[in-house]
Order: sequence, then C-alpha cells, then structure tokens
Amino acid sequence: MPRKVKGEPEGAARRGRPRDPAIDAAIIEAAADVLARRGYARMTVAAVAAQAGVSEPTVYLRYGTKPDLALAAVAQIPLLADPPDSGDAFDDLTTLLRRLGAATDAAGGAMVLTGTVLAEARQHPELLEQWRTTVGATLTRIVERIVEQGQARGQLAAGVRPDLVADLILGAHFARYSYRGRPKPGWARSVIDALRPALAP
Amino acid sequence: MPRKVKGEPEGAARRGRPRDPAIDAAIIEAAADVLARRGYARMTVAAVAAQAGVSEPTVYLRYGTKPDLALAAVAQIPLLADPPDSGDAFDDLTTLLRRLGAATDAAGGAMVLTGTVLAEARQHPELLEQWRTTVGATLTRIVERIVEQGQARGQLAAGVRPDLVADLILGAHFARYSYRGRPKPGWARSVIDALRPALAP
Amino acid sequence: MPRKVKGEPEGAARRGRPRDPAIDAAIIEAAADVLARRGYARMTVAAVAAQAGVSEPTVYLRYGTKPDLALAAVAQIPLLADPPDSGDAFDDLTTLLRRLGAATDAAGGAMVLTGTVLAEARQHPELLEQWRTTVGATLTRIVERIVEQGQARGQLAAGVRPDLVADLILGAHFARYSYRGRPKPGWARSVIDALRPALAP
Amino acid sequence: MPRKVKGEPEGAARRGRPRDPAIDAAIIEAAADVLARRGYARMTVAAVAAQAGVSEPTVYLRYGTKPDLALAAVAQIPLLADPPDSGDAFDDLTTLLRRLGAATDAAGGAMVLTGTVLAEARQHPELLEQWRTTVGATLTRIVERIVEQGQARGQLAAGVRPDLVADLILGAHFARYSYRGRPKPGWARSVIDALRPALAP
DNA sequence: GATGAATGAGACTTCATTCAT
DNA sequence: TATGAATGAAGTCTCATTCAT
Repeated sequence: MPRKVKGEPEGAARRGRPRDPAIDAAIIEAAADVLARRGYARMTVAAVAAQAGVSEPTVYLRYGTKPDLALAAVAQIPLLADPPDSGDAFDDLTTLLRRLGAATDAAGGAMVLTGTVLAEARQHPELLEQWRTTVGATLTRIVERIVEQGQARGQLAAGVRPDLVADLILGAHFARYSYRGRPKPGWARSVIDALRPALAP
Repeated sequence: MPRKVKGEPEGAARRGRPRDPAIDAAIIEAAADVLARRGYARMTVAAVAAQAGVSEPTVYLRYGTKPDLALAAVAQIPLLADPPDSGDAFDDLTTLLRRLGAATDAAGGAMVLTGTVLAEARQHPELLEQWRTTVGATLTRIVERIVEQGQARGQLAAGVRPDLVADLILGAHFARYSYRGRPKPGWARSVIDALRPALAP
Repeated sequence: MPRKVKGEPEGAARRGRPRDPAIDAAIIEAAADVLARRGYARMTVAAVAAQAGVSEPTVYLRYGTKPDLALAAVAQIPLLADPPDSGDAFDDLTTLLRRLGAATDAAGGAMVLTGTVLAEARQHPELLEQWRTTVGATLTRIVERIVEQGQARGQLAAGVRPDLVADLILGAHFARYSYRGRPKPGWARSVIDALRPALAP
Repeated sequence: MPRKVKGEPEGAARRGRPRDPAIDAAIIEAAADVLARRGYARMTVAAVAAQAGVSEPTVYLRYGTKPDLALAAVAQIPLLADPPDSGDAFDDLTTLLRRLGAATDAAGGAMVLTGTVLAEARQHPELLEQWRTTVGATLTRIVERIVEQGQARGQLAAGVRPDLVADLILGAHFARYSYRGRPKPGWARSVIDALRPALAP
C-alpha cells in the first residue's frame, strides 16, 4: 500500500483508474474539520471517511496511517486568508488580535487545533512541526510584515524587532484564552494600546 | 479528590479500614504524570493504576470516572512554587519567562498539559475550567504581583495594567514555542527588553 | 468464614458480640426485594447491603456467597398470605387467579421472580428447588384445599384431581401473561367459567 | 437482524465485500443457543462470537448492541415447526403438551428462555415483546387452530373459546414444571382428560 | 461483629487497520 | 480504484469476594 501521497508519477501515463480529485479534496477537508472539532486522539478514520462520503479504505489508499492523514490535514488549514492592511500598523495589529479571537470561537475551533498539536507533541512530533511550518510561519509572517510596513511608514520605531512583536501579539490571545477565559470586547485594543510605548518611535 | 474529605473527627475513630494515604498520593501523582506525558485522551486508568502500584478498582473507588481523575490531577499540578522576587520587576519577569521555558522542557511537559486542556475543551470543558482556576489563576496572580510591587517601588509606570502584562508575558512563551519552536537562550531577556518602554515610568 | 446461617448453637452461650436480629431481617428483606426487582443476575450484593443499610461484609458474614443469599431470599417470599375462603369454590378460584395477576403487576413483580428461577435453572438449580418447595408448594396447596373443600361441599365433582386443577389454574395466568400479555378485566372469571363443566358434579 | 435486508437488487452487483451468509447464520444460531443455555444476563457477546467462530466486532457489525443481538436471537427461535394434526383434537392437544415438555428438557431449554424474557421484563421489555409476537403468537395460534378444527369436526363444543384453551393448555406445563417439577409420563394425557368435560360437546 | 478498602476477573464497546470482492 | 467485511488490541467500568482495622 502506498504510504505517501504521490505527486504525478514522472513521465509515465498512470495505469488503471485515475484517482478522483474531488475525493482527494473531500478527504482533506473532512480530516481538517474533524481534527479541529475533536482533536487528534478523538479523530477517527471512520468519521473522516463518513464526512467525506467515502469508505475507510479509500482514505487509507491515500494516507497509509492516521498520523499521515492528520499531518496532511494540518498542512491544509486555511488561516487569515487576507491579512489586515489598513495603512495603520496599530489598527492592523488590533484587527489581527480580534481575528484570532474569532477563529477561537468558530465551530472548528482554532484552540482545539493548537491544543491538539501541543498535546500530541510527544507521540507525534511531526504534527507540531507541520503546524509550525504552516500555521505558525504564516501568522508570524503576517505580524512581521505589519511591523515592517509600519516602520517603513514611520509609525513604528526602527529598533522594534518584528519577531518579538509576533511572539507578544500572537501569544497574548493564547494566554488570555487559556488562563483567563474568552476576552471581552475592547480587550484587543487595550493590549495594543498597552504595547504602544514599546512600538511607537 | 477523595470522596469524603474530613478534618480529623475529634474523638470518634473512623470505622472500617482506613484509606491508605500513600495510595491516595500515589494515584494523584501518577495521574498528573500520565496526563502530562500522554495527554487526556491517551491517559488510561490502567496506566495510572499501574504507575501508582494499585489495581484499577482502587482508582475508581476514589474517582468515579476518568474525567474525575483527570480533573483531580489538574488541580494538583505544582507550578512555580516560589515566585521570583529579586527586588527588580524586570528581572523577575525575565526569570518567570525562563521558568516557563524550563517547565515546557521538563519530562512531564507543561505544554502537553496546556495542549490537552485546550484540545479537550469541547468534550470536557471542566478540564479547561479547572486549569484556569488553578494554574491560570496562579500564574496570572504571580505576574500581577510582580507588576504591582514594581509599581510600588517606582520601577514600573503607575498606569500599567497588571492583567494585560500577564497576558503578554505568559503568552509570549506560548506563541514562541508553538509557532516558532523552543526559544534560544537570551530570548526571555529580549522580550522583556522589548516591553520595557511600555512598562517603565 | 461461616458459610451457613446457623440456628442457635446448641446449649453453649454464644461468645462475642451477638448478631443483631434486626440486621438479619433487613438483609433478607432487602435481598428479596432486589431479587424481585432485578432478577438474580442483576442482583448485586452491594445493592442488597445498601438497601439493608449495612456493609457488604456484614452480608457475607451471614451468607457466604451470592447464591446463598438469593436462596435465603427465595425461601422468604410471602405469597398469598390468606387464601380465599368464601364458601364457594368457583369464587375462590377466581379470586386466586385475580391475585396472581395483582402479584405480577406489583412493584417487585412475581413474574420477575418466576423468570429468574427458571432462567438460572442451569447455573443455580437450588434456586428453582427452593422456589418449588416454598412458593410452589404453597400455591399448589392452596388450590388443592379449595378443590377439596369444594368437593366436601358438593360444589365440585368427586373425581376431580386437585393437583391437575392446580396445574391448570396456576398456569393459566402464566401463559396468558408471558405469551399474550397482561390479561384484561374479566379474564379470570372467564377462565373459571370455561373450566366449570370439568369441575362441577 | 442484519442492518440492511434487501431482496436481490436485480441487476446491480452489490459493491464491496459481501457479507458472509454463513457467518450471519452462525452468529444468530450461536446467540440463540447461548441465550437458551445461560439466559440474557449471562450471555456475553464474546461467548456468542467464540461459538460462532468469529471475532466480536463481526458480531457488532451486525448487531450494534447486546440487546439487539438477543432480540434477533429470540425472533429466531424455532418452536413446534410442524403442529400436530392427527385428526383428533384431544390427541393433538396431548401431543402438544408432550412436546412442550420435550422442549423444556432439551439442551437449550425452553424454560430458560421463557424465564429470561420474564426476568428481564423490567430492563429489556423489548425481549418480552418479541417473545410474545414470535413464540407466544405461534404457540397460541397452534392451540387455537387445533380447537377450531376440532369444533369443525364436531369433536369440541362450539362454545369453547380457543384463546382460553390456549391459556389453560400452555400454562399447565408451565405451572407443573416451575411449581412442582418435571411432570411424569402420562401427565399430559391426564390433563387433557381432566379438561375433556369442558371441551367436548 | 461490623466496616470501608482493595482486588482479580471479566463485560461491553470502539478503533486502526487489513481482506476480499 | 473503491467498497463493505473482518479482526486484534485496547479502554472504561462493574462485581463478587477478601483484607485490615
């Protein structure tokens, strides 16, 4: 059985019946959804197959094991499709914080996903690795870009380190949610305001 | 927690065979360890019993269900026993950040615990609730106290909101670890330095 | 441990603390109730002890095993305390049939008891044996007496065999309930009327 | 019953691996046997699977829960395949009574089954219901038909109510067995003889 | 004698995975 | 290729019974 999803096999014309691409998509989407709703340990291959409308072996044909499937699902997660870009760095950071909150509240909660990759770190380090190279890198990049643009516009001080701002901003929502509960309206703005002296020129 | 928690009933000798306090302790300790190593879903009552050196029914005698057991384990987690108190608020915050990192690296990783309560938020909201009222409240309180003492000493600006500082500081390590990987030496100091203009008078 | 409930140990004065007779009664009563409500297999010693207000070992002190306990409970069952005796044999038989129906409907249903001794016939033949020598013998005797008195009064034919009448009368309710469901009002009278030509002189 | 019962879907070949009909049969047969030997509470899915020579999940694929399995087993019970039909109603009734006795003596005792549905009446009323609609209805119908044919032949009085005869005949064996023990040879004939004045024209 | 604690042996059910069509 | 069937390995929880106070 193939253990990896293969790309197009080089030059040769594929023999036999070709795989249905609609099924490929349905499986990945279902896997991401189930993963986000139940977490890794509670995600069953049967549930993914059912939600995708296919049978279990059809899933196994593409992903040889459950971890493989979860890995592919994590790589697929769509987060912050269009980054905020209002022209004002402080506004953009505030918007970003607000969106993180919204992602947490959504049905397929972002927090469950984050939690699951952390919880499985020992059993399945690849999940956390994948999470970092996809979701983590994307989110970090977004913050860094906002900061760099703000510096270019003279809204932020030149000495501000974009990576540390990413840690602070992205982490704030994390800590707030997990340690103190869902933040109240206005919280995002308060955080950015509190940070302002550290960012402004 | 054991089903009946009594203080010492003065004169009356409790009837029947007394519950072995060593077993009580062994179970809760084993539960916390297994929970931190495997996460909630992979934590089995059999594993806890085995590690505690008792039979499964002995565990069930104390905690009627697996969630009950996990809940008790979470309440038991010893974190940051003695808060840093050097006299300098910035040093204390730096030390705190470093310790969070150490807790993450430890065998029973703090990150697995955090992850598991988030991952199980839908299935077992009590876990997250317990986490907040114990670990969350403790950590938050520690940061707030550092800030308040710093303000009393004139090291921090009076307008600084302790709760927001807690969100930023506690979250930074979170975000760093989950999005970008284990921080390098010096990271903690850099973060506090970056925050300095927002904290200093 | 004593495996049998002992009567008064001959002449010797019992040493040690005497058994509480109230506890003896409470246990037997509780056992009979639980047996009638849940059947043998679902009857747990814990449930009996709890309902009797004692601990499990207190039960085991008197009855070494669960079958012993059940056996004692069966021997205890109070059925048809005062047999009908109106002066008319047909009326008495009708009344008897009606009472059997009432016993079936009662909370601790007679049917569950009957069923349980039959269901356990292979695993615990003593139960069925006990059932026959207590409940069975009592009920049979009641019918036989009604018949004999009826014959003495000239209401029933001399050739009628009391034991067969017992089989027919006692079984009718059984068959009706288990094969066709709870009988409707008037059923008992109809059955006796149908039998009349076989009984009357 | 298997979850999907279809007639032969004319042209279409059912997709996937077909369910092995031998396994279907082996499971239901094993279930009926175990149920009749041990009663419902002692019947374990593992025992049924083992006796059928399959794994437990194979049983669960067909019957989602143990009650489902027991229900299907009860519906399956083959009783009195060919009703007696000698031309003489009294002989037929006698034969029927004798056969009931034989079924009781058989390995998978009929009495255990009867007992188990009665014993479980509170926990699993569906079992008793199923018992009535299958075994109960069949037996009742057999007696009624004998009576009706006897009336048609002029052997039985026209006024005799077939349903009450069923209650009396079917119940007689019940009462005899459970209250007085296995009947002796000749008992069946004696019962019918005793009933004769109530049946004959 | 009476109690609460402790346990060995299951019982039901689920799941990742493989087989056969 | 895609499917439904089949299974080995667990996992949670219950129960009759015995221990220790």
